[in-house]
Amino acid sequence: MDEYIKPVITTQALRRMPYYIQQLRMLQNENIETVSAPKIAELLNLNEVQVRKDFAAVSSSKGKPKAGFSVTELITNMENLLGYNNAEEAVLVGAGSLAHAILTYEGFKTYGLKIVAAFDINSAYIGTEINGTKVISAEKISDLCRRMKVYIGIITVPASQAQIVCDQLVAGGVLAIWNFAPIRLSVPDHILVQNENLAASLAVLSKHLKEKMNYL
Amino acid sequence: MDEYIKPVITTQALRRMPYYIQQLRMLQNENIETVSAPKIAELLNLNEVQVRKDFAAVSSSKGKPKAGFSVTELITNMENLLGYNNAEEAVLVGAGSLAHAILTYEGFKTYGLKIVAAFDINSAYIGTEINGTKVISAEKISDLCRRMKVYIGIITVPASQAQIVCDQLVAGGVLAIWNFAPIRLSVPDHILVQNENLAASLAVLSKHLKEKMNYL
DNA sequence: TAGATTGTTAATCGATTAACAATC
DNA sequence: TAGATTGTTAATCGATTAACAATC
Repeated sequence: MDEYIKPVITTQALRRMPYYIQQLRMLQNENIETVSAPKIAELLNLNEVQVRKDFAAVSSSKGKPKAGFSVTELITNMENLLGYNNAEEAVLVGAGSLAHAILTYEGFKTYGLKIVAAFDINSAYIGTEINGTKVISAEKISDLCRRMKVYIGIITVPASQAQIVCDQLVAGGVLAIWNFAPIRLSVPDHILVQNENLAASLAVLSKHLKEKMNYL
Repeated sequence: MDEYIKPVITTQALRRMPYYIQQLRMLQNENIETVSAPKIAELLNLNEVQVRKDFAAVSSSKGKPKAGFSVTELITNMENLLGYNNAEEAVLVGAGSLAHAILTYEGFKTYGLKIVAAFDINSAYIGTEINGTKVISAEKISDLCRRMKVYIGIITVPASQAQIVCDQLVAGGVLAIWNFAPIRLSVPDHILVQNENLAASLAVLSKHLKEKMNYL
């Protein structure tokens, strides 16, 4: 008997999912019921085989030759995969301007992320609220994460503080860290770190630009 | 006669450069003059061959067996490569909270980026200043970019506005776009788009977390 | 039936890692 | 000299793209 082999969803495929969801929702609003991989590929400037493989990996039913895939089914499958429907709780450390931007951004709710507390060491911030989220003393990071069973930590402190904060989050039982500080964190093997390094992106941008300028 | 072949610096190597610079500066502050690739690899949790290749690709002189590379020379080489010393001018479109965070972040100056103007369509913002940067009517995007010879555009508007803004920037002669909106932009071939999509990163984060939770 | 589209295997590409000789 | 480290070639890995038969 052939066993059902769950298709592997690669990291890069996962990163494309939010784009698919967004595009599929637009089609859904136009009351379009089915869509083909080549059509989505064209709309998002992606390769059609890539889209087909991504859809095959997440779709609960097969695509139909000539017709394509069910729009609503794809949306449901992808949203379930990413947990858009049952939000995961997270804490944020560092109440600076980037934290403000993150806490003010309503989009995270639809992406399945609920920030339940913010921490800072600056006593001027402690006790205040940012868009409805309380700012708490950073001393309480480990304790609060453990008590509230929070498994996601967001780091928006300066580079010099990031490793300290990271250690506190890990001590509190956090399993996944979203790191906006421009350093590479040391963590135990079982902890996932997702780096969001603006300096890295900027490096790619300015190098490419420099090369282009040479032709002008 | 052998011709000198400029080593190719890959995109991923480029993204590691800011981490190297940061680490090397720390060593410089401790008055350490030379450093080996394995040492840097250990400090940054990277593979030692990878670091050696990255250093070989950017260093103006060869590393010395047993000793390693000159710290100050590596810093100079990398900073020149990324243009940290002669800042490139950029404009930012969308004066929301993310724009605030970007404009308030002093780090960009050291990364070689100088934001000379911000645009918005909301007349309540127009004429105000954010951390010393004037907010201008979005109607003037193309015109101002062309007159000021600005080649980098930063997009922080909502998804629904991003393509429109992108077209205006391209019309104004912008060659590189840093896109914070969660959509894939359509641009001519010669324009570079660097996407900074929080939803994509979050997708990776929550999927991995979900898998980990299954073992608890 | 003809043709658009799927699903899948093979080829290619880019990046990382392993292996090892050369050198100070 | 011995050993740490470099530089480089080969192997591996992950992801993308090309090719093509199967299907509605």
